[in-house]
Amino acid sequence: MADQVDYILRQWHAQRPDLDVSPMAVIGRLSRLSRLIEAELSRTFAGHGLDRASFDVLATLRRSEPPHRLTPAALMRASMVTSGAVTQRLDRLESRGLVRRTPSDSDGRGVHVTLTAEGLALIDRALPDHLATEQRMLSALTGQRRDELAATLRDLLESLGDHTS
Amino acid sequence: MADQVDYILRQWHAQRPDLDVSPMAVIGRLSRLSRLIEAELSRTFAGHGLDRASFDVLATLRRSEPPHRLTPAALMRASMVTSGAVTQRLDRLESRGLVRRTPSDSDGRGVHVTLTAEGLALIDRALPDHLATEQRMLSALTGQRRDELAATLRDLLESLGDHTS
DNA sequence: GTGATTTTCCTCACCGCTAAGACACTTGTA
DNA sequence: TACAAGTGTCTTAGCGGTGAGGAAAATCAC
Repeated sequence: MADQVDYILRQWHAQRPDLDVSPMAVIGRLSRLSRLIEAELSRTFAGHGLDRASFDVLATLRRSEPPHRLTPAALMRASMVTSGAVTQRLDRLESRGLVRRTPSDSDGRGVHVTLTAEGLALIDRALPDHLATEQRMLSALTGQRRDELAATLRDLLESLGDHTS
Repeated sequence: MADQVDYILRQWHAQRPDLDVSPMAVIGRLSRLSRLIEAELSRTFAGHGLDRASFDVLATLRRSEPPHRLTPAALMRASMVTSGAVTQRLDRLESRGLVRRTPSDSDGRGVHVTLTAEGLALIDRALPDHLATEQRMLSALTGQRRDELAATLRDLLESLGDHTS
C-alpha cells in the first residue's frame, strides 16, 4: 500500500539521501488531504449555491447564539482570513440577502452582521449535506482511529497556538 | 485543554443538538492545521525569494532524476493545480531563469521543463530550511505519534483515491 | 489512409484573497 | 480637556488560482 506521498519520499531518498525528509510524511499528507477535502466539500456547497467562503460565514453566524449576530472582527478571527476578505464576503452575502449589516449603537466604528431568515434557512438546509459529506470522507477510519486522529491534531494545533485563550 | 475546534463543537452542540457534528472534530482541525502550516512554510519560502507555488515546482523537479526534467503535464499531476496554473508558474520561474522550457523532440505538442543550475542551487539552499521548519512544527509530537499520524493520514488519502496507480 | 477522439499546452476572463493603508471612532494618559 | 495610541471597518492594487476553451499534434478505429 502506498500513496503519492510515499512515492515522493522515495524520490527524495534517491536524490537527496543526506536529507531527513521524514517530516514530509506528515506535512505533505496534511496538505494533500486538505486540498482533496476542500475540493469535495466545495461540491456540496455548490449544490446549495454556496462556496466555502460563504458557507464559512453563514455557519459561523449560525452556531452563535440567537439572534446569530457577530461583528466583522469576530468573523475575521473565526475564519483565519484578513479583514479585507471578510468585508468582501459580507458584501456578497448581503447583496444576496443572506446577512444584514447594521451599525452598532454602542460603538460608532462597529457593525453588526446578522443572519437573515433566508440565510438561516439556507445554512440549515446545507448543513446536513455538508456533515454527510464529511462523514463519508472519514468512513475509511474506525471510530477509535478518528478519535485518536482528532486528539493528535488537537495537540498539534495547541502547540501552534490555536487554543481558546 | 481545548483548541478552537473544541469551542466550535460546543457551539454547534448548543445551537443544533440534533446534528452529529463529530466529523468536524477531524475535518475542521485538518483545515485549520493546513492553513497554519501553509502560513508558516510561506515565511520560510519568502526568506529565499520564493512562494509556495514556485517552491512546489522547483522541489518536484529537484526530486526527479537528473537532469531534473519533467513535462508540464507531470507537474500538473504532482501539484494538484490546473494546467493554466502550471503555465503561469512556469512563466514566472522561466523569467527568473530558474527553469528552462524546451520543445520535446518526440512529441510535437510536448514541452520539457528543466531545472537550471540557478534553480538547482536555489532549491538546494531552501530545502534544509524548509525541512527544519516542518520539523519544528511537528515537535510537539513524539516519533511514535508522528508515525501513527502519518499512517492514519495515508489510509485516509488512499481511501480518497490518492494512491500510486 | 481517413476521420474522430484524445492529449498537451496555452490563453483569457474572472474571482477571492492579501497587504497596505485610509478613515472614523474609542480608549488611555496626563 | 486634549492628544496620542489603539481599534474596527472598508478600499484598492496586485497576485495566483480556476474554468472554459482553442490550436496543434498524437492516437485510435475502421
